[in-house]
Amino acid sequence: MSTVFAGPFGANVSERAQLPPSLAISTVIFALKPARAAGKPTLWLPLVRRVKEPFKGQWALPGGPLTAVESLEDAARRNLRETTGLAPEYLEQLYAFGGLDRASRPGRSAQRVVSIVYWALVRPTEAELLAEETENVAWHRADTAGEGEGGLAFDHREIIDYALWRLSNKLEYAQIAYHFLGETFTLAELREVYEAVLGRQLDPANFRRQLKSVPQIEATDQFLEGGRHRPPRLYRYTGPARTAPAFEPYRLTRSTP
Amino acid sequence: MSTVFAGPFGANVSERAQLPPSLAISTVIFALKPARAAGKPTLWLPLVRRVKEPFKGQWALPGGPLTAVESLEDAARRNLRETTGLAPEYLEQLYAFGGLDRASRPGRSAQRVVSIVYWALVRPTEAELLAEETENVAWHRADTAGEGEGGLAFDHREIIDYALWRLSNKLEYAQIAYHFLGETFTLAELREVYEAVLGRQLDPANFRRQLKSVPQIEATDQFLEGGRHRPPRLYRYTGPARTAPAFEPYRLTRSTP
DNA sequence: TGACTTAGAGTCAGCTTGACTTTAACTGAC
DNA sequence: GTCAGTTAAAGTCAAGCTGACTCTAAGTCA
Repeated sequence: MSTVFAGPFGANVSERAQLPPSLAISTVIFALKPARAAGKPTLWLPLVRRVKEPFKGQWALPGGPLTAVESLEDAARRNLRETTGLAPEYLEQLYAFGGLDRASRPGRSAQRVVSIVYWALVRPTEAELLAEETENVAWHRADTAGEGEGGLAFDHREIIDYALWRLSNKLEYAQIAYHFLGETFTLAELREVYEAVLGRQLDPANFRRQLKSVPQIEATDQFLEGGRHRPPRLYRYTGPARTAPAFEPYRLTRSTP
Repeated sequence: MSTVFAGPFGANVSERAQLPPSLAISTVIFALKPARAAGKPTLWLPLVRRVKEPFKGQWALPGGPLTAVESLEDAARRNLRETTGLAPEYLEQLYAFGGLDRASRPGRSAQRVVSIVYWALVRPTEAELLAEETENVAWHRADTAGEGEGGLAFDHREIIDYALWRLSNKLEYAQIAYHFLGETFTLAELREVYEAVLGRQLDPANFRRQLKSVPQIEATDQFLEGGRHRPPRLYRYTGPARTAPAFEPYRLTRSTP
């Protein structure tokens, strides 16, 4: 490689502030995990422990720099694989965070980092791949991660809060709740996803009625047996996987009567 | 400045592909402009002509590189001021585009550029500041810009289409349509904004009924006179300006009955 | 066999929506 | 000054959706 670019770590501290911002990719990975005691499932996400300064020892979102030869989404996927072993089916861009001092501990300065954050929803089967939590990779509750541990690294607590807010916006969760579940699921399981995301109870009968009007939800002829009650029917989601900026081509069409 | 960083233009072509991606900010600026003949207003946006390769001579979104000392939104504002003279009140992040070859003409290669795109809605009074169109800055219809001119530079046509789609998503336009209008407006003017964004006619009576249930829309005691008909009442939007990731702090609150 | 539990269908009142009608208030032509 | 024309703004009505609730079906467990 040529010598014209020495990279951020060839510069000393006072020079770093003058360097162009570097680009990183991070990912918020949500999974629905059953509560330990007889409670409702809640949202969890995997975090990795920082092994370098700044914020060494604190928990952070999985992420890393963007290399020159991959698209943003590819970078997010590669990084997820490397840091957590996960390969989520649903992955979408969330937001680009670029505040001036988000890479620095308070009072110090470091090179400017702009993070493009993706979010993913994973199924229980995918989440099990990360079952072997290590000392440096572990699941945390999405709503309380970092509490009592001196907080998360960088501005990652705020990023998670923003992701939770986006998730609970109806337009979003209505189209993607299925990605938390396996290939087939009962309506009660789907309702629990909604309840965990929205943070409130839903009427089972009304929930059923509304979902019956959604053509992408297809009844199978299978039933889930083994419960101590009437076996519920299994359903399947047949809509598109919807990753990335999936928008219908838009043309202004005026209906002039 | 130190010599350790020579910048992308110190490298030759074959080396550029190996450089870390550079960061740029672009902005899609929508304004509602009255149609020439007796038609409905339509969406327009200002474009600037490329004076350098690649895509020299073609129209592009206003934009430029991100400097080290400004936040993403500040960079968008500064760049808008410099290229178009506009200072929009409403400015929000749209999406980060980072495909591998979006900075290259087909068949050639150039340095990788990641663009963080903002969008703005401007009022007619703001838009007039750009009334003096020059040879290199001009308003274009949002839905047809680039047609018959060999297309827009880069992937900017796709970016505009994505912005139009986002704009027409109900959750968004319902909260921001007022930013197209002046401080006070009639319900008919507001309805025309909705009609231009949605591309279809709305029933005036039903539109009025729905907006009366929105507390942020406040009736003034003024009326717009001068028309050849009954003078309509003027209204005012009293809600928040809503820029940047404005989300209500989110906590999972479980209602356990 | 019968109590218990959850699935899943059905009922009903209240609210919202789209289509439409009616009345109010102004201008401009005659 | 009157009337036709135009748009504002309110009202009407049927259809559809929503939330709260009841009722029946179909399994398990003691």
